[in-house]
Amino acid sequence: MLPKPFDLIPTKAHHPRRFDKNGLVFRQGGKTRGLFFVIDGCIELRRFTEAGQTITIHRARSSETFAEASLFSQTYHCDGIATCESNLVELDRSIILEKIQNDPNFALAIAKRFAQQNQYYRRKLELLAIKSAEDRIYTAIVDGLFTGKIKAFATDIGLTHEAVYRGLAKLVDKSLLIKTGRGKYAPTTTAKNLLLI
Amino acid sequence: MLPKPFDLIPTKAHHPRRFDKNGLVFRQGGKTRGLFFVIDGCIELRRFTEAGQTITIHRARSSETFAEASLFSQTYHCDGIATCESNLVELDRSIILEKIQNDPNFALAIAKRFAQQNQYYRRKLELLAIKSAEDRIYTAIVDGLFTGKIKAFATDIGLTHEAVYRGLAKLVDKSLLIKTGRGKYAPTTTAKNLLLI
DNA sequence: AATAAAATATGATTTCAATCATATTTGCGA
DNA sequence: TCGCAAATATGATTGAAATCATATTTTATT
Repeated sequence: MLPKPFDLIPTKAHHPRRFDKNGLVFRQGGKTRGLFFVIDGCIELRRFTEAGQTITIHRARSSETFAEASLFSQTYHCDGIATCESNLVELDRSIILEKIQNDPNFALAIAKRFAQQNQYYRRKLELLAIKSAEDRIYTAIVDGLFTGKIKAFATDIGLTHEAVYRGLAKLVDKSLLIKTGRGKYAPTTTAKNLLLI
Repeated sequence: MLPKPFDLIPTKAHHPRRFDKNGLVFRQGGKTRGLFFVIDGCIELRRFTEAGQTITIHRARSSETFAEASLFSQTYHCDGIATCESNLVELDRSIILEKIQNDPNFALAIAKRFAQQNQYYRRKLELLAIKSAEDRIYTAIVDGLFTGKIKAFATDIGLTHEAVYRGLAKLVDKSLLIKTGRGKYAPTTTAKNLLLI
């Protein structure tokens, strides 16, 4: 259930936590107890700046972990707030830190997880740097980011669903994509040849 | 010179590498030898998809590391290409993997680095999700991302420099920022009070 | 000190995605 | 299976950032 390597953490270090909408998971400045896995729900991490503004620095959703960096800090650097009813698993900081130091396999596995997350985020940043909706949609599809529904896909790549529907239609026009069904699109092999001209 | 914890890697595992423009650092499918630190230059990571398209999945620049995830893979999953003359340090994969397993401090430190990088990328993704140029600029400044020149800042936050100049001017108009000099801006404390109204 | 190059800044215009609107299809629960 | 909600899809309009242009100031170079 928990993603690797957190499945290796003994059950005594798992703490199920339930939060109502607007529930406070942790507070900026509060002593760090651990990182979290989202079973379901949505958590916003918000930081208060010296000048007094609130900025959202991350949104965690189902099956994601958050507050990993709190492992290496005495206090949380932001507020964690449930924006809807949420079920989390809290994972003990001290036990994870201990395992990183004393369990070589765990150390490798957690480094692997973090490194791959990094890779994913860098890829996403590169994608969002593409200004043109059409190019962004095409790159995202080619990169395998279009799996579920179009609306979710649209949000994921930072466009409105209308823009994505239109972009998809244009890409089909240009035969870079083929429509394999309602709401289903795939890159054509034609695309390959076009690029070689 | 190398960022923590790579400064702990013995010098025999550092390999200085110089690449001309368009030089191939590594090839997709090639056996992984290590990760890289960019002393100076610019490296693009490009992946070739089954359908034959090339997509850029990351751009690494001076004082950044790249290909960390290759530590946990037998082969590189993308091409690494120098887009300008570049000086790198290659860090031996096997020695890093060995240290993660046998040096608890190193294991902790590399997990810390990766976790904090993740935090930074998530923050950046959240920033780029802000559509309005004005809001994005303001949030970025409040988040401490505006340090150097405006042009670099503009690129960093995914806007043209013109849009940033205009946004800054508007934010000054609204007294959310004060212009402390040519090309210098800072959040006002007035901003705090405005938010409380 | 003179000149060139880069950064800052703002104006005019264009472009393209957001927004608003609406129709159709699909899937789901009563 | 009927009805309703959500997803897909496209049209019309708006708005905001990109683009193109140009002036000024600063910094770097000779």
